Amino acid sequence: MQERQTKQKSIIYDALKTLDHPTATEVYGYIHEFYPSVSRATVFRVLNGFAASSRALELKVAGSDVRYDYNTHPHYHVHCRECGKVADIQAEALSVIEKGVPKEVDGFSVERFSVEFFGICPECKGMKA
Amino acid sequence: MQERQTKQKSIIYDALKTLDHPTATEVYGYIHEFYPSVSRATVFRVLNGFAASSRALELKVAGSDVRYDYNTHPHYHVHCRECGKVADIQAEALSVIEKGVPKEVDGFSVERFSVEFFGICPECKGMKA
DNA sequence: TCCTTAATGGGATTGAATATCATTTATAGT
DNA sequence: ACTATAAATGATATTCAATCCCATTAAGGA
Repeated sequence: MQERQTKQKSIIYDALKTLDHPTATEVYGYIHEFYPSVSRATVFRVLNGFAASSRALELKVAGSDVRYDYNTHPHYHVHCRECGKVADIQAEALSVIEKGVPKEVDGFSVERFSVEFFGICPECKGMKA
Repeated sequence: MQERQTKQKSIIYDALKTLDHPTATEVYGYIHEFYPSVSRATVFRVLNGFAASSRALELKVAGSDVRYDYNTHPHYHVHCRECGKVADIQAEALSVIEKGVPKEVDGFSVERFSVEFFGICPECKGMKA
């Protein structure tokens, strides 16, 4: 038998669409209000599963916890260096990069790359005052 | 008074040069053999400090723990998707990217970007057999 | 050598993420 | 519909990197 559709999965997927690049903990906090019976473990498991099956992207960066993005279309992200918040960013396709990269390095097989942008978000910018 | 030079710092820096893109825990494990009195907290603190003062790079990625690189010259990395190991990679300067990227997005100020490569290392490739 | 204070040791603590496992429940087959 | 099977869940315990706390140590300027 293959993967099953469960209420929890759709609850979590809805939360993922509602929230803005949330962490697993943020998703849990959000749905816990409405569905207290959904366990933390399930949230982590399901989000992991979404990422594994490409139903969501896993954004793993610097200091901040892993974040999830239901938008699996190719796009880029800016990460706030203060609070870890993430926003989408429009940039030209970066296929340019592939050209300069060897397929094999020191025995390593290079399969893919990722580009992440960093900066500071409006809220944290305000904090500085 | 400014920063002080301590024995711990030079021990940790030496370990950093000896080991290959180690995590803080790997550094601790390594020096603990020879200098059991150096505490875990110090290793984390000092490596953090190195990164903050640009004496080392902090490599933060996917699943794997934060790794440190004493080589602060501009270069890129391949991360093994299985074990998290890191190797240096030579690629052309990617200044190309900057052109396509806005300085301001949704109130975010974009300050910098990073490019990371992923693949599989020789050891993990062997495992598959 | 003395003083100031940055830095350390080490034990306690945090918190995301994972493991375990008995129980629940989605779904394929009848 | 009904049942059997195993995927998925809930609850709790556990792991482990990373941080915190604070009394003690020691770097380095005077």
